[in-house]
Parts: sequence; structure tokens; C-alpha cells
Amino acid sequence: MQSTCKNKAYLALMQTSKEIQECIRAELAKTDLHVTEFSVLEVLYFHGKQTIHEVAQRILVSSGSMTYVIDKLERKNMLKRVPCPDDRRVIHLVLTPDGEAFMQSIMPRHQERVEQLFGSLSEEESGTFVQLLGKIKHQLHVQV
Amino acid sequence: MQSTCKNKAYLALMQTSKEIQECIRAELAKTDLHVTEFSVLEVLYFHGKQTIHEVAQRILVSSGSMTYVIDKLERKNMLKRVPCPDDRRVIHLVLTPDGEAFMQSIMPRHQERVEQLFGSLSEEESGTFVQLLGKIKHQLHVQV
DNA sequence: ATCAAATATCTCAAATTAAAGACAAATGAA
DNA sequence: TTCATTTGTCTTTAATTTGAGATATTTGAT
Repeated sequence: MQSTCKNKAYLALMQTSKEIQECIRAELAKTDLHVTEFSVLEVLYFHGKQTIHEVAQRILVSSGSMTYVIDKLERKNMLKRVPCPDDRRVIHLVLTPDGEAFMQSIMPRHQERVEQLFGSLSEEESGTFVQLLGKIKHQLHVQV
Repeated sequence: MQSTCKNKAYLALMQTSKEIQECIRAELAKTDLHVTEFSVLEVLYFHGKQTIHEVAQRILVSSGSMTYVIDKLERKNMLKRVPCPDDRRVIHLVLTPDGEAFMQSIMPRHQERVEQLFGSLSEEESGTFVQLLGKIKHQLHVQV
């Protein structure tokens, strides 16, 4: 059948991403953070202050999970909830100095690992890769 | 920084795969199967009889989860545990006729969705995509 | 033949996640 | 203005997943 090719791409994509997730989990095991907690901090580290909703959209977890994860991160003194004065439904998340320092201490190693993973791709290939993912992602939002 | 490019690829990969997973979950919501259960059946459907261990490796879930998921699938009469006579530690999983029929009824729609997702990639691009994923996956197993 | 190590599965407790609904606040149409 | 709808967050409950350890079997070295 001709579908085999697309299906192969699909399976490869899903399995590789899961293995990477697994690899990150192993890396984080040395800290007392879990993948989802790390993902939240990562978003704040790269994008600065964000609403809970924005972070949830980026890392794709439910609002219930967000509350749970934020509670934990707040207890660990990694971030702070900051109510938004303009819209009282909204709460912003901000890294604390501790959170900032923590991220600065572990990101270099994380970045190194990411670069190692994608290091065998040329600049051009990385570009192509992102572009192809973009095409796939675009299809996700097309009605079937 | 120059790392941005690799990091972009990394983020795109992780987010796209998560969105696809989400999309599959939504699709499966119409049945009474969850993603992990479906993944197990998918492996058996494509590869035939497999040991629990083999399936776990393919779909990357812990042994504890495997037991849980298999119990559920067995209760739903989708598959059967078959002890291996050659190695008494080993248990094979086999689709029941019901499981086979069920998969045959939902796979066309699933395949269609996969093909739609990857449909905007040419044959050549699909090939490239798989190849690039292969390179990344290979790096995963390289010591750092 | 014996025994340590490796392998395959299972059990159980604890952590995590999702799902549904509640609530408060903002928006926008009438 | 008013009210229905939407949005953002939280609560609660139930389902799922992990992680560590238990058990049984096999493998391989001595």
C-alpha cells in the first residue's frame, strides 16, 4: 500500500519525540523537577512573564494540571503568581530570582544536549526539518 | 546565539508531536479506548504477536503501565495473553478476533487522518523527514 | 552443577494527569 | 444598561502512569 510511507513518518515522529522526552526526564532526574515543571520554567525563561493560560497553550497541558504544577513550583520557590491588575481573571507567572538562577544553572547542559541531538543535522537540514514540521502542524488545524 | 536554530527544531518537534497526540486522543474519544490502549493494539495490528516487553519498548511505557493497560484490553476482549512455552518468563499478546475486527473498523479513518497530516509533504519530503528523524534518534543513543 | 546476574512480568503506593464542573471577571450584542 | 457568552483559573474526582521492589525464569561464568 502507498500509505506505508506516511505512516512510517508518523511513527518515526511519535517515537523519536517520546524518546527525547524520556531522555530529558532522565536528565532532570538529577534535579527535583519533573518534565512538566521544567517545561513551565522553560517557557518563562525564554519568554519572560506569561499568563497561566499562555503557558498552558505552549506546553499543551490541561488547566487542572497547570494549577497542580504551579503549586509545586511555587512551593519550591521557583516562580510566583502575580495577579494582573488590568484583567482580574488573569494571573501572570514570573520566575523568582531562585528560579532564574536555577534555570541558568541547568540550561547550559540542557542546551548542550539539544545541540548534540540535532548536531548531526546541517543548518540547512535543521531548517528543512522545521519547515516540514510546520507543514504537518498546519494540517492539524485544517478541518477534515 | 547560534543555538537558536537547533532549539527551534527541538521545540517544533516536541510541540508538533504533542499536538498530534492530542488530535489522536480526540479521535479516540469516540471509542472507549485511550491513547495507550490504542498504541498497544496498533503494534499488534501491524506486527502480529508480540511479547509484552516488545510492545513496551515500541510504545515506551513502563512495565507497570503495560500490566494495567493489558488488563483493561483483556477485559474489553481486544487481546489475549498467551504464555510462551519456550521461555516461561515471557507472555505474548495476540489480538482476539474482536480486537482484529475493531482495529479493522477504525484504522481506515486513522490512516486517513495520518495521510492528511502528512499529505502536504511530497514523497521525497516524507523520505527526508524520516531520514532526519533517524539522525536525531541515532544521536539519542550516543553517549554524551 | 552452582550461583550471580540478567530478563520478563507483576504488585502496590505515590505522583501525575485528565475531565468536568464551579466560579469570577470580561466582552459584546441587543 | 443588561444579559448571554466567553475567558481564565481553580476544585474535585477518577483514571492513568511511574517507580521501586517482588517473583520466577533464564543465561552464563566458574
